[in-house]
Amino acid sequence: MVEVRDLARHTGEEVTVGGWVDQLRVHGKVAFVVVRDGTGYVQCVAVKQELEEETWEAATGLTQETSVMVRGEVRAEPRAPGGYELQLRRLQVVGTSPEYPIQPKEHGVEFLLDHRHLWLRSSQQRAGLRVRAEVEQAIHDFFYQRGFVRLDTPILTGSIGEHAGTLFSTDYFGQNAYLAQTGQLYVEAGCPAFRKVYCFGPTFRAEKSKTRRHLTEFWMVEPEMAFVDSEGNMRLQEELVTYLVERALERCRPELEYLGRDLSKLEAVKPPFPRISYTEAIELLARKGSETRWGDDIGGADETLLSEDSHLPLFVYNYPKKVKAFYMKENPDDPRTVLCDDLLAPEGYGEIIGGSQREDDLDKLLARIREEGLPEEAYGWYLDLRRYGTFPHSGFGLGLERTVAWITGRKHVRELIPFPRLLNRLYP
RNA sequence: UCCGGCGUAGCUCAGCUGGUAGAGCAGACGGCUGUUAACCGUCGGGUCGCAGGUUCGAGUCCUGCCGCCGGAGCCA
Repeated sequence: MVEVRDLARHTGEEVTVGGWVDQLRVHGKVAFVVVRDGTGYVQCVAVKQELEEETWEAATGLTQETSVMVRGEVRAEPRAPGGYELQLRRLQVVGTSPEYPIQPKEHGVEFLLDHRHLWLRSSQQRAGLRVRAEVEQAIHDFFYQRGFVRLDTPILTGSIGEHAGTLFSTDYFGQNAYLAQTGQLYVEAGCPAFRKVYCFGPTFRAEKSKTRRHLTEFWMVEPEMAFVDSEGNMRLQEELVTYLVERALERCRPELEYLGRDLSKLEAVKPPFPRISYTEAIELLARKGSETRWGDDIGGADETLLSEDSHLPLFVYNYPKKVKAFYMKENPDDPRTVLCDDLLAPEGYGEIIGGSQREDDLDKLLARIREEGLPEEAYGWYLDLRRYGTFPHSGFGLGLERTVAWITGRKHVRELIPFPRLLNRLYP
């Protein structure tokens, strides 16, 4: 059996292809069966007078998504999509498919999500998920090339995280356990062992958000580096995002073109990315007519206002302490703020990275935990990292689905994860 | 939780100031030797989201509920 992507190399040979019927067009005494095998599409031509009656009947009775093994000669044919076609000799139906629900036409979102297990087979979904897989591989390659050690962090955790109100809880042999919102606190523990580490896996947020940028389960890559400050942190973010875009352009160009992505906007993504401080951002927003004042968090509409002037991602750094997480390091030049950054994707895709230098002073960290009313006992081991050889360190989290939504130009993050978990959706 | 929008055939939708249900696609059958979401013909297919109310009469108007979508808050 051969794969459709290799058909050109088998021109003139008789081969077998296994796949699923994408489309059937019958014209009396000739029929066209388009088969998808997961690597591509091939048009099979069935001519009545060349086939046994049984084969002709089977071919013209095929329905959408029937699985088949087709055998025939590979021919170069300019009229065929892809330039090659199969002159059908033999056909074996492997599994029938009566009344396949998804048609080659527009469908509503709810219907498609109800049929996500089948929707995966369609071309746009295949293209988007292929880009996701490439970006995931690129993430591992990027960190591996730079000497980072991958440190897998737990998904089941005690009550530790950023915001207790948005944790999913479950029973753990009589104790409360929570699904991890972040692996960050754990990768911090990995730094003294390996200096530069990262984790990459699913994270869970029980936020009741119903927007195109939110999932309750999403994938995040979180590097953490010892002896790196906020400035070095932003430089690595810039390099990573640039690399991910380059890899997608290099290895997923057909997919991006199929999705109608404006590639010139991606090709323009080169460092350095523009940077403004939170305070400058507030001033700029005021000039653009926003009501947001110093001390407020920057919302979605404001992010779009800030990023509209450039096709490059934009860093906004050093936010007020009170709108950011407890573990971020106080800015020595302005103690009202912390050494952190958000990276806003262009074209309204919003925040794709949140990063910071971490508070390495035990007393300051303890004070922040108490200020926020967090359960001090749960952070005992985390505080140990400041008791035993504390060190300056920084890291960030990049949201995979938001990043891939931006790179592919898809509107909603739910299409860039195979089985999205949304506010009201746990199936399929 | 709040604000806005939408629920009619398997799917996508039309259905006017209330008068008793329609199209395309999908399915079944027939026709056609080069189609590209082929085309042409025939047929089957409905608790108009649910429950009340107004009315001689409700898919259409009113109330409540349910579901979905987008946004806010929160975040990646």
